[in-house]
Order: sequence, then C-alpha cells, then structure tokens
Amino acid sequence: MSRTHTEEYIVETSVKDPELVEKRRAEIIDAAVKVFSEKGYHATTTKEIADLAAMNVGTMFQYVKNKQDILYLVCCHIHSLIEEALFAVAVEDLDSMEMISKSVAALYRIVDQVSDYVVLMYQETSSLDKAARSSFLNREQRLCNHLENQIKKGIESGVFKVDPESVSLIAEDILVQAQMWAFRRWSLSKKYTLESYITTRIQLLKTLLYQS
Amino acid sequence: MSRTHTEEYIVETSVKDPELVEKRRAEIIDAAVKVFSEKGYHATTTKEIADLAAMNVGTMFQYVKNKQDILYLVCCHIHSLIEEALFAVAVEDLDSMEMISKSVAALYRIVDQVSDYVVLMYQETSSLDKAARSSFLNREQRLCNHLENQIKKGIESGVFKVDPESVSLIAEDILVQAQMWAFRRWSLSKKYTLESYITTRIQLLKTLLYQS
Amino acid sequence: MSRTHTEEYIVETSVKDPELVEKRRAEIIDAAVKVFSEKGYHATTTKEIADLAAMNVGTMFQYVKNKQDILYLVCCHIHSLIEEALFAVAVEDLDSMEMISKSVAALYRIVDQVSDYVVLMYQETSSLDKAARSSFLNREQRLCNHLENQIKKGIESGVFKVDPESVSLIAEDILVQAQMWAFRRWSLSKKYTLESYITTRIQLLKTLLYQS
Amino acid sequence: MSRTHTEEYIVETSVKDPELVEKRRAEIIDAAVKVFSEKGYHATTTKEIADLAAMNVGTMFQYVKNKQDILYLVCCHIHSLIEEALFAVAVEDLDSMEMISKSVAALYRIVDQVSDYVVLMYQETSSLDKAARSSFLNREQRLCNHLENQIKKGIESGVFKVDPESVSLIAEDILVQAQMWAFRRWSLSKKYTLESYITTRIQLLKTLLYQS
DNA sequence: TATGAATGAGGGTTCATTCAT
DNA sequence: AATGAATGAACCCTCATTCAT
Repeated sequence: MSRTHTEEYIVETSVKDPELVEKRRAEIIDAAVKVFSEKGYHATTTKEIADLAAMNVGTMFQYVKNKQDILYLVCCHIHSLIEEALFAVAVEDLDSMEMISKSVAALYRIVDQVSDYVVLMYQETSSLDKAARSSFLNREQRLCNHLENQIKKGIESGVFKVDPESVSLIAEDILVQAQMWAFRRWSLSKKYTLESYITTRIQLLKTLLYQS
Repeated sequence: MSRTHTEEYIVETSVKDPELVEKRRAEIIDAAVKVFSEKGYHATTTKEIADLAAMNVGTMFQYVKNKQDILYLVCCHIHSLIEEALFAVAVEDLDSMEMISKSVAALYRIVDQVSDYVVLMYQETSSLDKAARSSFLNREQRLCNHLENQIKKGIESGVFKVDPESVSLIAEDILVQAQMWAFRRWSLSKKYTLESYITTRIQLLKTLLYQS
Repeated sequence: MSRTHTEEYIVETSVKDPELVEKRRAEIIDAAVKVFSEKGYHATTTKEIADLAAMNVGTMFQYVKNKQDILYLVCCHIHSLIEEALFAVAVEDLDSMEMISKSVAALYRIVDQVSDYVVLMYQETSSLDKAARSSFLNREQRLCNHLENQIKKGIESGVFKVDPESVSLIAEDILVQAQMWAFRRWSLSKKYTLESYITTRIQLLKTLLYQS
Repeated sequence: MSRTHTEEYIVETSVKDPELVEKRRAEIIDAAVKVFSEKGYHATTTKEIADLAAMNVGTMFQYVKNKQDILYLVCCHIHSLIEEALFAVAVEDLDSMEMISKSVAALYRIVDQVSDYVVLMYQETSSLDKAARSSFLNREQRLCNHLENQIKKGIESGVFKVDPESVSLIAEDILVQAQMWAFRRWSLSKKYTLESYITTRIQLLKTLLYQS
C-alpha cells in the first residue's frame, strides 16, 4: 500500500495562540470564499479580503504568509465540506449498492449546495505553488480512496462485478462527474433537476458495477 | 434542433490584410502557448509573448485588443487541434462500436500529445470574460454533439442499448475523462500506459453502451 | 506703429501641389474640429482624425508635420471665422457708435454660432508650442487692433470720450467678453437670450465710451 | 436665492488620519503646482510629481485616486489663494466705492503674485472631468457672488447707479479681467505697471458704477 | 497582537510618427 | 501621392507585503 508521501503544506503564522489562529483564519476563509467566488483569485485584492473579514491587512498577514496561503486555506475548507458530507453517510451499515448510492447522492447534493465554491476550488488550484497544490491533491486522493474502498467491498462481497483494474477509474469518475455538476449545472439543469440527475447517474453507475 | 445561440466572440484587429492577420496571429499563438503553459496566464507578460513571437509589443496589440484576446486565441487553437483529430477519424465508414472506439482512442491520443496545452486551456478558461468564455464553451459543445451523434446512430441501428436520457451524459463523460488524462497523467501513468488506459476506458464504455 | 514682429508659423508639407494641400488640409481641419471639440485635443488620436477625414494616417502626415500642426490649423480656421464675421460688418459707412455696436453684435453672434469651437480654440491654445502659440496670438491682435481703431475713430470724431490710455483695454475687454459668452453660455442663458445679452453689453459699453 | 446645487467633488483617500491626509496632500499640491506650471498637466508625469514631493508613487496614490485628482487639488488650492486674498480685505468697514476698489486691487495683486498658477488653473480646468469641473466652477461662483454683493450694497446705499441687470455681468468682468492680467501680463506690462494698470481699471469701473 | 501607512517594481496598453511598398 | 503596418518608449496605476508604532 505504499503511496508517494507528500508533506502536508503548513500555513505559517506568527501568532502563538492556536485558538486565536483558528478563529481568525475562519474569518479570513469566510471572507475569501465570498470574494474569490465572485471575482476570482487574481482579481481579488488582499485588502478586499481583509476588509470583508473586518480585519486589518496587517493583522491578516500575521495569520497567513501569502495571498496564496489564503487560497490554500479556502480550497482545504471547501474540500472539507465535501469530505464531511461524504463521510457522514458512511456510518450507516448498508449493503454495498445502497452504500455507494448514498455516497453518490450525498456527493451531488453537497456539490450542488456549494457549487460556486467547488468551481472556485478547481479553477484556482492552478494558482497554488507546487507544494500547496500537491498537498491539496493529496486530500482529493482521500476522497477517491474512500469511494474505491466502498467499491472494493462490494466486489469482495460478490455484489459488484467489476474488473479490479477499473475500480480506481470508476471512483475517480464519480468524483469528477460530481464536480461537473457544479461546472455545468447551468446547462444540465435544462434537462435535469438535481434529483433526476442523481437518479440517472446512479443508474449508469449500476450498469458499470453490475457489468457481467 | 434549436439551441441557445451564442454570438461568436470576435478578436478585433486594426490590420486590414486578412492573410497577414492570420500569419501574425499564428506567431502570437505559438509564442503564447509556450509561455502560458510554462508560467500560466497571469504570470506571463505581454512583452514576453511579443518577444518570443519576435514581434514588437505594439505590433502584437494591432492583432489583438487585449491580453485576454491572446488567451482566447490560444484556447481556440488548442481546441481546434482536438477537434481536428476527432473529426479526422469520423470520415471512415465503420460500424457504431468501432466508430466510437476510434473516436475515443483518437481523443485520448491527441490529449496525450498536447496534454500541457489541454491543462492550460481548461485552467485558464476562467480568465476569459463572459463573452469570450461562452463563445469558447460553444466550441466545446460541438465536440459533445459530435460524440452524441455517434452514440445516437448506434442506438438507431440497434447496436447500442442506452437509455436515450443518458446519451448526452455519456458523451460529456467521454470528453471530460479524456481531459482528465491530461490533468492526472502524472498519477495515472503509474498504473497505465496510454494504450492500456484507452483499452480500459473503451471496455468501460462498452459496458455502458451495451447495457441491457 | 512699431510692434514686436513675430514670424508667422508655417505648417510644413511634403506635397508640392498647393491646391491639393489646401483641399486636404480643409478636410483635416473639418474632421479635427469635430473630434477636438468633442473629446479635446489630448484625448483625440491622430488616427481618429484621419479616419473621420476619410484619409490615411500616412497621407495626413504628409500635409502636416505634427499633431500639434493640426491644432494650429484648427485654431487659425476658427479664428478666421470670427475675423471674417467681424470684418464683414466694417464695410458699411456708419457713425462711430453704430459701427462699434454692429461690431460687438456681430462678434457675439458668430461666437454664439461656433461657441464649441471658440471654447476649443482657447482651451487648447496652451498645447501649442511657443512658435505656434505666438503666431496665433498675433492673429488675435489683429482683432484687437480692428476694434481699437474703431474706438479711436470715435474719439477723433469727438463722439467718444475715453481716456486714450484705456482704449486698448476696452478693445480687449470686448473680445474677452465675447469669448466668455461661449464659455458661460450655459449659465448666462438662464438670464439672457443672445440678443438681450448683446443689448445689455452694448449699454455698458456706451457708458464707458461716453464717459464724461 | 435657490441656485442649482452641485455636489462638491470629493477627492478620495484610503488613508484614515485626516491630518496626515492634509499634510501629504499639501506636499503633493506643492510639487504638482510647480511641475504643472512648468510643463503643463499632460506633459507632467505622476512620477515627477511624486519625486518632487519626495514621496513614493504608491504613497501618493493613497492620497489621491487619479492624476486628475491632483489637478483638482491644485486648482482648488490656487483658487483658495485668490479667495483668501479677496476676502481678507472685506473685513474692513469702508464705503462702497473704497470697498470695491480695495477688492479689485487685492484681486490684481494676488493674480500678479501667482500669475503662473492662475494661468495653469484656467488652462487645465478643461482636463477635469465633468464632476470635478463643475465643483470647481462652483467655487468660482463664490468669488463672483462676493463681488456682486459688494456692488449691490453700493446700489442699495445709493452710491452706485447701475442697472441691476448688469450687476452680475460687471462682477464677472472684474474677475475675468483680473485673470487676463495673468494671461497677458507679458503684453500689458509694456504699457502698464501693475499699479498703473490697477488704477486704470478702477477708473473704468467707476465710470460703470457711477453711470447716470 | 493590532494597526495602517509606506513601498516600488512591474504590467498592460497606447499612439504619434515613420517608411517600405 | 497614398497606404497602413511597424515601432517602442513611455505612462498611469496597482497591490502584495512590510514594519514602525
């Protein structure tokens, strides 16, 4: 199970009190998410973020080394929202197909809720430097693995019939397709409601998982 | 077959000779593609582009109104590479499954060849303004439609068994997954060669198209 | 009658045929007057002038050395309009007071007609270089002298009673006040029509000229 | 006495300390007045102003939104010099004719002192945008009103005999003629000293005010 | 820890003028 | 004489980051 290990990117701060750091960063993230998703990362000024966070620019830069750090915090925050939603449904004890269906549905629903942020997250990832980006991609991998494991369990229990080679692809597809709902909702919503879309997607997924 | 009509975004020029415009723009695009995919759109200077294009900055701005226009030209150019590769295989007269397989393979191969540019194209699309972006998305739609039509033909001829509702989703998935090869080649290539990946993908696709 | 002699500023041209020069310059002036009075000298592009003149930029610069030359031509042209209107009424043989009244009225009427251009002419004079500006001021002096002479005749004929010291001041005031009609018409026209303003002005002038 | 109310143009700043703003702006104005009156507004670089103000360009632009704002500040400053000089003599308790004579003399003297700036102020006003210009013109109106009131008092006290219709014209003429001293000093000073000019002007004014 | 003024390099774009055709 | 593409220096303004208070 060896995996390339990537150091987690650490956002530095000059402030000692960890609780204060967390509180202030939450304020920064809240503000940044709003402005970023309205104007994009590059078009947003650090001052704008600070202003919206009701914080002084100087203060802000004590909780963050860079403008880029803010982006990283924002991306991680959004990612956590998705992760939490996905992991939340995993506690229940269901059969494999129901489990994966729940997961997929949960995924689409959270993506739908925070679709602006999802778009932001994926559009601006490229503005992160190598270290931050690979740290972020690592987080993404966690989601993939989570889905992969659910599929694998279905295979092990004999419910799913999938070429083991394809498992990781299918897991990734699920994620990518969920993101696409955020990117193309404007177009997809002409033909689908969120729920009908989910149903269709799960249908297609079943075809793949029950492939014989 | 009515579709929301989007005005094509026109890159303005003050130069009258159309051949010269085409020639110079090709030079600009060539230079820009290189620098953009190395440093990204925002980090690239207009002067850098002009220099690499062996052109005066002022001259460049006679063929382009904006830095953004350069990005638009670049995106369209890259898109055309893909489109041409995809449409090139469509001339042959094959049965439906072979046809779509050829298309998918062609898609992955061209994406693999110009993967840096594909990444660039999708990462920076967000830097286009509304008009340019929707004009670009329109071009994307052409690719989608092309694949959709191939699937539809397969359905009509009774070869494919797909819920008509899903056709457009499957077509879009094909495209998105091909783009993902560009974005995740670094990771996917640990488990797959390009050709083995194509094979796997076509296998999965078959499962979907022959769903019964 | 010695007066500091100022060389007349000559607008150079590389074109030989004088009639063509005159024709083309008339076209240039016509175009420039329009754009200048809309957008001001600095905000106007040489290309805009050429375009409006239905002329190539290169062609235009064969009839004019500079952008500034165009401004000079424009100022002189506008000035000529005023001069012609003023000199036109001087042919008649009238008594001194009637004569000067006619002049004043003529002045206000022409200024009113071309008030946009008058504003332009005085606002942008400062953009002329020393040579061109003093050549232009020389032309202005001709207007002053014309009025001065009319007043002097009135004094010589015993009709006007003015301290000879004041003559040139009064002449200049007449001109300046006429220009002011152009500059402040927007405000003055709340209380006066053009004709009532002329009447009031002539009344005030009479007071000065009949001072006892 | 209702008059069209024009919003005062406000020069924005991102700096919070009002005293600092005043101090820095004074430095900017000082520098700008010098360079502008040497080279004109358009020929002057924002960097030149900042350099002369011993200030960083970025710093300067925190006290001013625009190059145009600098011009506005400069115009207002120069205007204040005149206004103060004019209002300073108004405190004394004199009879009407002496009062207006004092005013006129004060006006000419201050215009003479800062004549370069007066020329600048009136030449470049046209470079202000609509909002700033009308705000500036409003200030001008204050001077006019001041003189108008002095004349009106003279009329009320029976000293002056002027058609009430003409009052505002005469007031405006006084101002315009004072400005003209700045514009034409080079020519006028051949025949007049400042003081002899003032005397002549006051003589002419008396003729108008005592018109019978 | 908070404040907010200072910094200054850098970037996109313009445009008068030229010159080869 | 007419054309119009080429030139390139120069300009205004921005904004992430720092640091003295």
